[in-house]
Amino acid sequence: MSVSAKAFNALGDPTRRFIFEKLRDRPLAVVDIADGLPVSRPAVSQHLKVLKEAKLINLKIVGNKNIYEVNREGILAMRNYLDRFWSEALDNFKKLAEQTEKENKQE
Amino acid sequence: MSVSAKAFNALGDPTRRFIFEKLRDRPLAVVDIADGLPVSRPAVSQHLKVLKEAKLINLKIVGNKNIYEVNREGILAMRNYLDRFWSEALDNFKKLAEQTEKENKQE
DNA sequence: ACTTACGGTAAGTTTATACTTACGGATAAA
DNA sequence: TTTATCCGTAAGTATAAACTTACCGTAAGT
Repeated sequence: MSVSAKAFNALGDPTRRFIFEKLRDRPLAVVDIADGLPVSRPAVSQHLKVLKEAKLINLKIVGNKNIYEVNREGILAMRNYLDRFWSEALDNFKKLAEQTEKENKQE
Repeated sequence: MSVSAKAFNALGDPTRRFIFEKLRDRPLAVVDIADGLPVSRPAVSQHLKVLKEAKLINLKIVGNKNIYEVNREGILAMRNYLDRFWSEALDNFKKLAEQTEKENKQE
């Protein structure tokens, strides 16, 4: 599974998007991330694992605290996927247009 | 629910990503999209509905055929979300750094 | 040393969602 | 004007994934 696929999957869940956006403001320890969320702390841990494997966040262990912060890598992977997707779609669109034009002249 | 949230949710599913990428090559009717996929045609219809509501594809009805094609709007919504996300994360990072510096001088 | 705070993982439950079959309406072909 | 093709929706099922409680190890305070 590619990084971008993992990232899309990770951000597909609203709770994970919420956590991700919380970390946009500042790096936070797990308890602080869980604070205010309507789910248990272990649930948050599981979400963090998914976000981390998608390279959307990374971990810094400081003493007994696990500090998570946003990671650009996953963001870039998605961005690149989208940019490439659209440029390829445009290319294909042009090719199809040319082909259709040829077929029309033949008739 | 915002367009970008819907789009992330839509591309979170591997079958929908597959369909989306199939439509990148060319616009296709529903039967042609379903052809080769390991799921039933109604399942494909349901996926198409989700992708359509996320503005990732749109529909052109031609006779009795429903032709789906990629739509840039959903793609742009995600791209904008990611770009803004990262620039805001950078801003916050700078502010935090300045604040930390001040606190260090005070001590 | 003891106690408290932090947080990951395991195991099981619940809920969401992806899927199926069955159906019906609309257009196109015979 | 039948008959076939196309495809959306409804209803129910099956599966995935989000969640819970319980537990344990580690680090930090007392």
